[in-house]
Amino acid sequence: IPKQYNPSDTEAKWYSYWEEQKYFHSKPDQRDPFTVVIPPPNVTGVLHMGHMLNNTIQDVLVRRARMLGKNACWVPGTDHASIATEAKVVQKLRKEGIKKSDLSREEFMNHAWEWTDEHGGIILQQLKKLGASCDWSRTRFTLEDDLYDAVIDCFIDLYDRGFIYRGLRMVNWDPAAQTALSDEEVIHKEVQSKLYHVRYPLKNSDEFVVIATTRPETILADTAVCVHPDDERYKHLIGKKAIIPMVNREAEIIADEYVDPEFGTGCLKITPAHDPNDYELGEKHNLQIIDMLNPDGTVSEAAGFYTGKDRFEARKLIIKDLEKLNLLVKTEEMANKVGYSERTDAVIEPRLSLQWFCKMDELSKPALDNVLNDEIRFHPAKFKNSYQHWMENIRDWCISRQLWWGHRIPAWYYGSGHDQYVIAKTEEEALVKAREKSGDQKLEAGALKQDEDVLDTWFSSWLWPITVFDGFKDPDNDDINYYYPTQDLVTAPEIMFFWVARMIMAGYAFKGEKPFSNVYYHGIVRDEKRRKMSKSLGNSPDPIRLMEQYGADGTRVGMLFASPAGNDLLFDEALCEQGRNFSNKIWNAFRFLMMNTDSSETCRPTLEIDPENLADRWMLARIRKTLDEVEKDFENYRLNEALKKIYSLAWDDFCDWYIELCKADSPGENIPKEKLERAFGFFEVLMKMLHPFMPFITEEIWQRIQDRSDDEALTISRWPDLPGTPDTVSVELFTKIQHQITAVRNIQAEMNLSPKAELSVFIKPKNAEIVSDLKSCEWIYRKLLPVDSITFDPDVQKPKGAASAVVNGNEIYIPLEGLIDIDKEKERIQKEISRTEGFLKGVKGKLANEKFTANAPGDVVERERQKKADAESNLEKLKTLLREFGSDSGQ
RNA sequence: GGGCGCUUAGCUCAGUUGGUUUAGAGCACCUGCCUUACAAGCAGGGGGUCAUAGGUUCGAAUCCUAUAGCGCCCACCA
Repeated sequence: IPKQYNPSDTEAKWYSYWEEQKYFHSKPDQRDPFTVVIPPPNVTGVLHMGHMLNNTIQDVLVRRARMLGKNACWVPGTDHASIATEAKVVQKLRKEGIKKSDLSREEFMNHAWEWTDEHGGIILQQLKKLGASCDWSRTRFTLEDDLYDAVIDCFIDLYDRGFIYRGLRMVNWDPAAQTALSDEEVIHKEVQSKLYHVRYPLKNSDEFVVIATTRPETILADTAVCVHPDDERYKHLIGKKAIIPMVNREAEIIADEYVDPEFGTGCLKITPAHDPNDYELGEKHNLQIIDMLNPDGTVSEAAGFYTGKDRFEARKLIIKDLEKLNLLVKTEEMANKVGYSERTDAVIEPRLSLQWFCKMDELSKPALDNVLNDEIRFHPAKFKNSYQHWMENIRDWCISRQLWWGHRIPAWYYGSGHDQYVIAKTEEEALVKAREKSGDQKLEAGALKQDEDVLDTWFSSWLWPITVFDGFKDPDNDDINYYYPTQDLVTAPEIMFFWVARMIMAGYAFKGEKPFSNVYYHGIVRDEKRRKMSKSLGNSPDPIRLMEQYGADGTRVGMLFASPAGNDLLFDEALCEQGRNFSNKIWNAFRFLMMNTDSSETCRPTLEIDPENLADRWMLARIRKTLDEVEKDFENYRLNEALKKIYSLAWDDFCDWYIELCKADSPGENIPKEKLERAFGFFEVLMKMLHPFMPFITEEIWQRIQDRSDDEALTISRWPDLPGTPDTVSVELFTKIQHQITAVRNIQAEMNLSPKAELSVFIKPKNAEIVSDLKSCEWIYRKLLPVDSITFDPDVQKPKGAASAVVNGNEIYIPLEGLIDIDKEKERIQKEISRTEGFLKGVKGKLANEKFTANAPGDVVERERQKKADAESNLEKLKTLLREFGSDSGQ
């Protein structure tokens, strides 16, 4: 067995074993299901640190559930990621000199599928490296045929129920991708911009009004000027005409309370086609609408100037021209919020266009209620607040996108009129419906034109928990009935609105039931400087490299250590190093036990402890207690706490104390078989407890401890169940002994004694009852300290020239005649005296407070009295020690 | 502009319904050790007036209020 654990020797081996044995396969049976659907990564994406954290957490939950005897089913898959993937394909084609606009829809789709086939699924292979225990036979893709159909069925169903409509609305337009976006896809950023004050002359007058604007190019599409009706400065102008600069169009000066007289000049220009507020005002006041932008963000002919120039170029030009015309009054700096496209980072332009929308008011109601009443629980619960706020202010969802890669909207037009369309799954159906709607029985198939747009990518992923079980294709199948609703959803808060909220809406809309019971929100992975890890910053380590360097187990542990629910993870490679070191620690504990194993005999790990052996009783109690605590941590989704407790149990308790006490009396000698079997018994429990967190190394060790048949793999073993309560008496006694041993080691270190120097140790217990307990544990002291002789005696006198300590009221003397540094020893004791005095002062103060003794619960007061008595007794002993030293040194 | 959250050791964070030693862990740091598993280790150690100011309480890191700083989410003020 090598001295260092080498993950690359084991990880691939065990993953393929698990797969071959179909341990992760699930089918409905009598057991309780534990279902998790993966947040589907982009089909052409590569694994990043966010995926690592997300999937590690899911795997821990799923593996633990599997070990608890649940029918664990983790469904993997990928998302076609409409706009993101299309952007990648467009970019790739551009590099090859092909423009999207030169391709037909079919040609483009062929390229996109080619790209998907080439890159798709890489990320799923990478998840296997991480150890993700998904049921791969259930892998789905949002754009595969069945799911495509489901999305269309869903659209038609919602349309029939009146939730989907088509309308001319002001939408967020991404000029780079040339598509509409939903509100959620727009990111508002504060930027430093300029506020231009522009003079608008009045018709037949020398007067003028000054208007402040941040987007002067839109002046070209102005169709009115607006002031507040009560604004004394402008009251007399209402109803008059202003002349729009450059274009010299007449525009009426209207009044509306929307205008804030305090802002700018209190005089607002109205551009109904390019601002949502202006659009509303335009509707209200019946204003003309002039659309001056092309889909690509360049100025259209309708503007009359700068045609073909980009809007930002036009902005510069118009400022120059206004200056020339002496119409630019001044330019102010101001902080302004500008919307950017989440995908392309292009500045969003509000644009009037005909789009498909999904009504949200009714769908959102059960989705809100059932989160507020904890039917669906959020972890941590604080995210309920922002969820509620969003749900209560939700607006209709723009679901159409001017893209090709996605689910094409099943609307068929038989004429150019706004309502000359039908909704149908196929052209044949559409034809029937169109003939009916139009009354024209002679309508031919060729006359129908399908809508060119596709659906928002989230319009397919909001159905994910349903479609992965074919809940649309076959609404009453065994899978959907058994696995739905799912148990846990693990995701990042950033997609709460995009995805989580909408899945909940879809769950109630199509299944009449929640899609999952718990949502665990983990944080964002950031670097040491708190910057979000991203490809563009280049601050994200390659997960594959991490796993190769530290092992998948080490990497998993490192990430989980630092990521409490809802908090961001400040990633540092040192965390993975710690995880790797822990792997190695476990490996060496295993190695040590194996080195003591006599290969000629079979070793049978057991949990039948030796009742005479305090170490056994203590270790068993520690495991029991940790199991209880870990269970609570899992209930509260405190995975990092659970891991830390198991880590400490394995490293501190088992390795540093229990194993040390197992060691044979002299080198070269083997540990007695019975003792070894108990150590292995405990060790096996530890492997089980660690398995959800570190699946590979634990399986490797598990399989090496004994020969296991295929149905005995750790992955499918039962989580440890040790009924009974922890033996607190043993824990208490053992802890006392630990403190005493630490005190002796402290003396060794402070006195600069050689670690091998043999000691005579005198222990003076504070009361006689404990003597026999301690005496029976003499072997523990001898095992852990270089002891020549040890005496337990409540009446022992401190030997001359001895170093001493007081722990829990028990005194320890170590004669060190000639070796002892008297000043140092006095200093040590004096320090301890000061500490105790300080403590005593606090306790005394509390007890002197009559209100405390009168009002505090009896047990609290009693505890304080006990503390006081103990501290006083310790103090007395310490002072005596110091006095004795005084006389010693005087000799 | 609205909402939520955070501020505890040099760094990253625990501290779960206020009351077991004058607050814990990991990393980092200091000292001594290649001790019959592990130097990716062992043993020992130093380090915090729990952001600030008030308040509630017998008792506050923990509850309340204000202040400062930081972060996140939401929002159509030109």
